[in-house]
Amino acid sequence: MTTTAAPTSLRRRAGNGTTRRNEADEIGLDALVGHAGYAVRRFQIWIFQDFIKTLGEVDIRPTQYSVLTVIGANPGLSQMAVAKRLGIERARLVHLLDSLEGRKLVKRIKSKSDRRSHALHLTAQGETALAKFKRLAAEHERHVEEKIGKANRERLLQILAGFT
Amino acid sequence: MTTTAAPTSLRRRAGNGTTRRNEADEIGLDALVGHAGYAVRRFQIWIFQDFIKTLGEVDIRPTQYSVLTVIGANPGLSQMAVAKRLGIERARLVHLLDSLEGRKLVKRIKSKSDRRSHALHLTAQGETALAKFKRLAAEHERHVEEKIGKANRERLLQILAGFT
DNA sequence: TATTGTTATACTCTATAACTATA
DNA sequence: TATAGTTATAGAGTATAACAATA
Repeated sequence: MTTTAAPTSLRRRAGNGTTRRNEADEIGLDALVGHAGYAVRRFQIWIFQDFIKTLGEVDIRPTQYSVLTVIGANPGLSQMAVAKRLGIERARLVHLLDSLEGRKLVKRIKSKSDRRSHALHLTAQGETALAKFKRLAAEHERHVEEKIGKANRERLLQILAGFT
Repeated sequence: MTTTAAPTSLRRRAGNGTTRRNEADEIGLDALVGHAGYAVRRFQIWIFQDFIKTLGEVDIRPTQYSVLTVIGANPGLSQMAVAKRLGIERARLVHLLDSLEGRKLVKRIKSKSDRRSHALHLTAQGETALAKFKRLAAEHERHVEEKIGKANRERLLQILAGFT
């Protein structure tokens, strides 16, 4: 039943419903060990923390980086198009762009052909900044390699290629 | 610079800063394609959505499942121990346990040896319920297999084994 | 002094709904 | 009527700080 739980022999029953453990006593995860979702979640947390730390000097978070990268590679996209491509709610993208526009990295240009929509572009400053962000992101990616190994990282990207 | 952007030949310039695209026109991700974090994040979202849907009939979310599983495998643990093991803030675990206790799945038993702490146990009802949750979670895991392939899922678990 | 559980606050992210101005 | 952008709200999840009881 509790196949990965610490052996009972390592526990000292306190006699009052509390199970005391010594430091060498591992806490078992049981069924969690076989779940891809649990491992993926823990890995994702590690990756984001390293990304945030590595790009901390420029104050750019993963989602902001993804927005800047997509705009940089596809200038003129509408907010809807960016939101759909990245799986971000359009309501949330509004605030993300407010922040990036306030930092003079992105500009919204009103479209004349469809006056409801905005064409998104990087500013000149945004282009320069993104180049730096990409260098730092590459550094972060090397941290991932160090953590799980170069071959494993590449295998991971292959396995998950369908989710981009 | 924008190596994965759609070729310019596929774009129709609108002449006002807007770039129109036809339906076959793919939006490039550029640097994002090489980032493990982006793929892992998208995969994790897919996995959690399937988990929440598959365990929707019993109204159990991934974090709740992980808490129940660890308590089931290690009865008598303190809240601090569970929080540390799963990487959850102890302040957040309070609310999670309030909810699970309200549903009669978990009970907090006051420790007599250390009157600050609570020993956590599943109720009889909690044991029965967890068995069902595990069957549904296994079903979810089969969905993951169908999505990325049996061999890839196992490779993934091996690569990420260190993050549990 | 330090720790356990608790309460509270703030910020991020997700999920909606509704509003406006256009189409 | 439908869509793009916006505003607002509510619920998770994360990150802190502070407090009472206890060690």
